[in-house]
Amino acid sequence: MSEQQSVEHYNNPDPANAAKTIVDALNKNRSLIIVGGCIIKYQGRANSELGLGERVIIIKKDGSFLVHRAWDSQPVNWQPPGCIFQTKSTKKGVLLKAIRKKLRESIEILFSKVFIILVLNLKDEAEFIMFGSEEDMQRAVLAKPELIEEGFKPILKEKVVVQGFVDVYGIDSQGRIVAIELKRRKAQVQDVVQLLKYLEDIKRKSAGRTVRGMLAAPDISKEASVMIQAKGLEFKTLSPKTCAEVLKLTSSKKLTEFI
Amino acid sequence: MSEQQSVEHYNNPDPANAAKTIVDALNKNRSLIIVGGCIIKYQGRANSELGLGERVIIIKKDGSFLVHRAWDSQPVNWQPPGCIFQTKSTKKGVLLKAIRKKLRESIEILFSKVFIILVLNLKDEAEFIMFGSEEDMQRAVLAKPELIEEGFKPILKEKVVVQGFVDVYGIDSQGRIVAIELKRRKAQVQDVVQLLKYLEDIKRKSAGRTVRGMLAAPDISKEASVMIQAKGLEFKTLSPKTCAEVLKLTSSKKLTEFI
DNA sequence: GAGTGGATTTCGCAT
DNA sequence: ATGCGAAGTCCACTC
Repeated sequence: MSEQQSVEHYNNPDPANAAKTIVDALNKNRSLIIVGGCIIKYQGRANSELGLGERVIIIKKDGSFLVHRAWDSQPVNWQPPGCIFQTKSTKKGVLLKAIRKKLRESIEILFSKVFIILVLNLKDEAEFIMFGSEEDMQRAVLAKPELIEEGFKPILKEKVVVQGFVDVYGIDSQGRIVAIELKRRKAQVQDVVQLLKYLEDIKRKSAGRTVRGMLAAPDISKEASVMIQAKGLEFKTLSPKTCAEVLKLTSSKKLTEFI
Repeated sequence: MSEQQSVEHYNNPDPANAAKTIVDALNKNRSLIIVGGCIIKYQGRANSELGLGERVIIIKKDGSFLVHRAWDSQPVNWQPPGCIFQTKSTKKGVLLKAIRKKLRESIEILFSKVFIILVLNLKDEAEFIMFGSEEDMQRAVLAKPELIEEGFKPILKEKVVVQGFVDVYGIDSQGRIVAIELKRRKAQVQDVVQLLKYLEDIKRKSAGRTVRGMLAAPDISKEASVMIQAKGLEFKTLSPKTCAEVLKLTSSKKLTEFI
């Protein structure tokens, strides 16, 4: 049955058939890929225009909308999930409008030529598993505090301070408070500034006690390093990969080899 | 000639033909869309796994790589431009590997079923024109300083301070220095913090002179507003739309109506 | 709904 | 190359 197939394709449809195919697909809650020559106008938070050229348009069943050109990993125009679509065949070609009510945004595409339409009914129940996020680093440090240093004892994760959070907060072997800012990428000046802001608040609330401020990241930029020194903070090398290794031993997440 | 067409499609290819089609397309510097059932593994800055399911894979001729599921406007896996690809047909299906040398990253896809392959030769020379970016706001303020206030005279755009830039820097009608941070969206606490950091530097270098710090944005969050008050700064309502209107009168960018 | 911070951010620009 | 901030950022989460 055609209804059950994952992919149906319509080659070189005329405007009327193209419009009908698109409308039918959207009514059946299918996703769509349209390849054709078109002009595009976006109006909303910003505005954009793109003259005639051949592009790939993707409409997903959650109302996401993407326009891709032949280059760049980023779409040239897009809308997040939740769009409503209007389609009609006109003298000039197929007009497709993606409307986002909430933000009063719209993208209008006028196809002068449609090469192919794919109507997709993708079956995909698999769970996406990711390792090595900043959250994973935090879990790793809590599970194995010696990743920071011997004798470190985390107290709470995400201790609330004015504006934002400290990623890890604890006590070192000498009883001093340690506030740790974790980054999964090379630490930059902005990250030091953030840590300083948190420390200011912590010190105010822990009057008298010694507070160590620590930035833990796989690497640090030269400027950030200078600032760390100048402000009497500390840097600890800690990579997402190391943390992932630790979690592999303690977590239920599993890396299966398939190749 | 098939070589000249913008789109060629290959329906339900067997693994050997699918692999050959992909390799040939990449050799000819074509872009590709592959729809099929697959499992995916990513290893690099982070790691991810995705079990069997039907997805859309896009390979662009600049070496960009995207994996889209049936929902979400964001790809589930991707690589920016510059990937190298390896393809082979195995007993288990078609294996496609996207490798990014610089960051030692790779995505491996094993297709157990390929529904369709589109080989794309998209012709697209059009220029993308955008209005209403923060840069446009800056140009508008420079072109029409009274958008900030009567008597304001811009001196520099992007005045360099320690770490970063002030978007607009000038003198008000009373001869005081005005440092302006522009935002195209609702201003937040972080933006006030940034402005404060800049002001600190400017004041140090302009000893004695009065320096006004101003945040110009279409709106401001309550928290940011409180901070503005507390720190003796100013907020000026200024929307990208207003700026775009100003630029329409002065710039060569043109909004053509096509619908 | 508003506010905040992370992201495999990506991208562009300046040093 | 490195560093840094913007982005139509998007997204998830908290309040």
